[in-house]
Amino acid sequence: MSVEHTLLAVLSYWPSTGYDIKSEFEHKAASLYWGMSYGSIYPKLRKLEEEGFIFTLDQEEDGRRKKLYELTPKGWEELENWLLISPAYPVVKDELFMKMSTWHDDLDSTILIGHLRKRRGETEDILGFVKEWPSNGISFVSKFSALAIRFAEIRLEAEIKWIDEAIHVLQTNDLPEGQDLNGNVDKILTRRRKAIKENKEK
Amino acid sequence: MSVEHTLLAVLSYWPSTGYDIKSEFEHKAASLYWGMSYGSIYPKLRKLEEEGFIFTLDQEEDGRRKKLYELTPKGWEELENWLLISPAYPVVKDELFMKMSTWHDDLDSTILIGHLRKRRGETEDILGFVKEWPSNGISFVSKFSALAIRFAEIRLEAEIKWIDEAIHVLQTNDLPEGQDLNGNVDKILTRRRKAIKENKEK
DNA sequence: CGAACCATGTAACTAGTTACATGATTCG
DNA sequence: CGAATCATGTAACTAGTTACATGGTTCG
Repeated sequence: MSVEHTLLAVLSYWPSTGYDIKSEFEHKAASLYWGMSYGSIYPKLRKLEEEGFIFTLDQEEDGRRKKLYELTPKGWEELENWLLISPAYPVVKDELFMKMSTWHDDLDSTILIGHLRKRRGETEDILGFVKEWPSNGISFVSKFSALAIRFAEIRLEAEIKWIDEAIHVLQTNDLPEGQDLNGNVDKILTRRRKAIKENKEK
Repeated sequence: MSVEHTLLAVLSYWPSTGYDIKSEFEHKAASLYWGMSYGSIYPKLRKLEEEGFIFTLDQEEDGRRKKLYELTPKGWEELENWLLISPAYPVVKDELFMKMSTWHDDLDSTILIGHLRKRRGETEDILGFVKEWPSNGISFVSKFSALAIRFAEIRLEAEIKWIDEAIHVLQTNDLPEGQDLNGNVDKILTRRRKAIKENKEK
């Protein structure tokens, strides 16, 4: 897996401690990178050191011991070989998508609208951060990063546009037509109602 | 985790076997749902049955034994309680984003363009499938599903638009400005070149 | 009649999280 | 002076994949 490569990538920006890496991911995890816990960062850093991809620059700064990790020549090489191979297709795990697909007319659609509104807020927050990012006066953003961030921006904006559209069609009950060749919508409602009735009788 | 809930969700459409569930996810995994292997489906189904959320309808069809699973009243209840709680913010793991953010001028940008082109092709394929989906003459698509699928469509279209833009700016070397307050771009290239030089001398 | 598909399942492994332990420093 | 932050680390657990074993059926 490429968690190791992600660590090498972060270390390529500048030598960092395990703690730094975690913080770096904390705010960037915003729909772009993925998070990592200490429980996987520290053991992985040690493993990468044992294998000769990184080495430690022990530091005693204000009495605070810290282990800065830096890439070895072998580490640079490994990182760049990874950069050259074609990236895997992204994995998206979106519960909202799953829940919406499973929704039916016996459920209160205002709940679903609530989910959408909450998502809109979260997405808006991240979008705000992403828009500031390349000119926030603190972060390092290379021109390539800036291009990648632009992608995040476009994606988030598209999401907000869709959410607004979705809330609107749910409120006006103007949902798109689906495809129901076997009368599944009815079958589902029947199966559900029967199961619930059984439950009540019990 | 909500893998269990995802299984309940799929079973709510119609009673299915473990094999059916896997196939269902195979083609829908297209950037919308997430995949699952037999190694996690079968043990999970058994667990759900033990806990009383689903039950088996044993079938002997053409000498082929199969175990159809169906939701119990408790299963319907559990599913719907899950539908009502606010969905977690989606997790996206996109290596392309990571690789682009780590790119620098000592690497051949035509490789990165290659990555983008490949991604464009894959996304285009999925988009083709997604567009057909609600009217392909086979799939069951409720009106709520149709709305969710519309989201996938918008997202994929936005991605393609961005890829074209990105390829263009890379080819014309017209990348957006970043933010480099500490001369990091230079520092990175210096660290890298030094490491590579060390390696050659060895 | 063999390849592809339908169908179920497990053992060994890989990956990762959660929660805790520890201890120093900084800041309101 | 206590809370927040900096900093490292581990043990127990949860989740999930890969690869294999098994055996029947359908279709070219």
